[in-house]
Amino acid sequence: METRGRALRADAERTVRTILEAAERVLAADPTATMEQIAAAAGVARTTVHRRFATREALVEALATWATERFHQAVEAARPLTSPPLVALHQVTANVLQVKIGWSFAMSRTAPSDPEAARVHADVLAQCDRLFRRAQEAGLMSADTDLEWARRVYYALIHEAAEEGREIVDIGAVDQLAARVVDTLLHGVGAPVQTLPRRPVGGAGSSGPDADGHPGPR
Amino acid sequence: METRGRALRADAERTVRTILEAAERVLAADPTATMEQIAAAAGVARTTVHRRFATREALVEALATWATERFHQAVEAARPLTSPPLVALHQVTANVLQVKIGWSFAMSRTAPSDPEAARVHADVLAQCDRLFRRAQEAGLMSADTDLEWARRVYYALIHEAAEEGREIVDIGAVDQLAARVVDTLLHGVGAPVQTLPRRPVGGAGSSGPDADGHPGPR
DNA sequence: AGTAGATGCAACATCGATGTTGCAAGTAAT
DNA sequence: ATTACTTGCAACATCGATGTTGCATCTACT
Repeated sequence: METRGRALRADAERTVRTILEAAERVLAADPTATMEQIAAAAGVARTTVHRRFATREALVEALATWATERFHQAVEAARPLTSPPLVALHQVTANVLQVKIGWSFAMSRTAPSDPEAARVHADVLAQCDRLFRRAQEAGLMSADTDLEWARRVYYALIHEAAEEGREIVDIGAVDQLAARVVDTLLHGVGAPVQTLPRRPVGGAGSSGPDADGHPGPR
Repeated sequence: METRGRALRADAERTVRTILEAAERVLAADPTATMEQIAAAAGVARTTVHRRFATREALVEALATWATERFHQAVEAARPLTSPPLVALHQVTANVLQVKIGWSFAMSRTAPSDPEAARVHADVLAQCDRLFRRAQEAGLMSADTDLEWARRVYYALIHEAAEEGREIVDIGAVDQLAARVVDTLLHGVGAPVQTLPRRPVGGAGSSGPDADGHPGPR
């Protein structure tokens, strides 16, 4: 039931880390898991958890804050503001994936009531925006691309890739995932657009892909 | 505390629908919302909710089942097996979006312990797969596209679009969202690939986009 | 070695959510 | 109009999760 006494002893510090890691694992599997389960997973008594984190809420918040730091570092380490857009894109993606895979629960909680976390997320958002703008200037994205939508798609793809990477432990596979995310973000999963598709293959009299209009009736 | 007596009276039937709709609204906003809150939102007493749905779990399952039906209908109605791929893609997307926007919570619960719901989802998955195959044959997707990944991306994009469409009530906007999803799925948010990008714009000595290799170190 | 801190354990207190029951009053159906 | 179903209300029972306390034992730090 203490929140901030003073410096913790070495073993206590270790216990805190152990609890946080256990909490991540357990809560990722079941967000409604009980303190009891978390304590068990951490190999400590339930009372010890309460000693370190006054309330369940405090524990989750600590988890979120902890993950947010990693997240921020992951983005910063990619230097998305200075390296060439495509490189930065890949780098950021890989780094963030790494974090999201290991801290999926914590990352799923945009720490409410934590102004620091909010600041970080806003900051990252801004950096993402700037990166995309640079991507536009570099001709990677066309000038009329909706950056808001692009960002959402980007986030969604990262989330999806992280999900897929859940069961993967192999490092290096992360780079492959990142490559796929970036490629998909920029070019989708479709075939490259032929400028003049004269009679595709043959077969059912399908109406050829009409630019971008709405195809059928309702 | 009844599960299946026999035919309900007309007003009771209405009450059930009212409760389900209220549950959807409330639970979408807060998945941990209490029966009390749901009852309040439905404008009935808490005991009435319990009269119609024995347990909380039963209510959620009913919700999921209900939404699953809508979902299945939405997919079927698009005739994804017979209409030309691009048309089907748009149609399916629009229909599913419509459902996901209105039943986000229910749709987020792949009804566990409900074999029927599982069957539906598996069925939809299969149809999605077949549709993508046809898209490949039609040249919409290249032959070496990973259909598993394509499906995940597709689902993720729909999810994202539904999220964005949450605050939108306007029908017709759904078609625009669908168009954007399909376009993004196939072509991403990047600029169309120029076959020979001679010196993009100028500026920082950025290493030009190198095909698909991993850019940096690490 | 001595001390302050840390942990486990058992026991207790609280609280909110869930689920139940009985009854009076209202409403659909024949 | 009569009947059977439905609802609201109030009260009760249960249960699990959370949070607390005291004490004995153990461990890190000086």
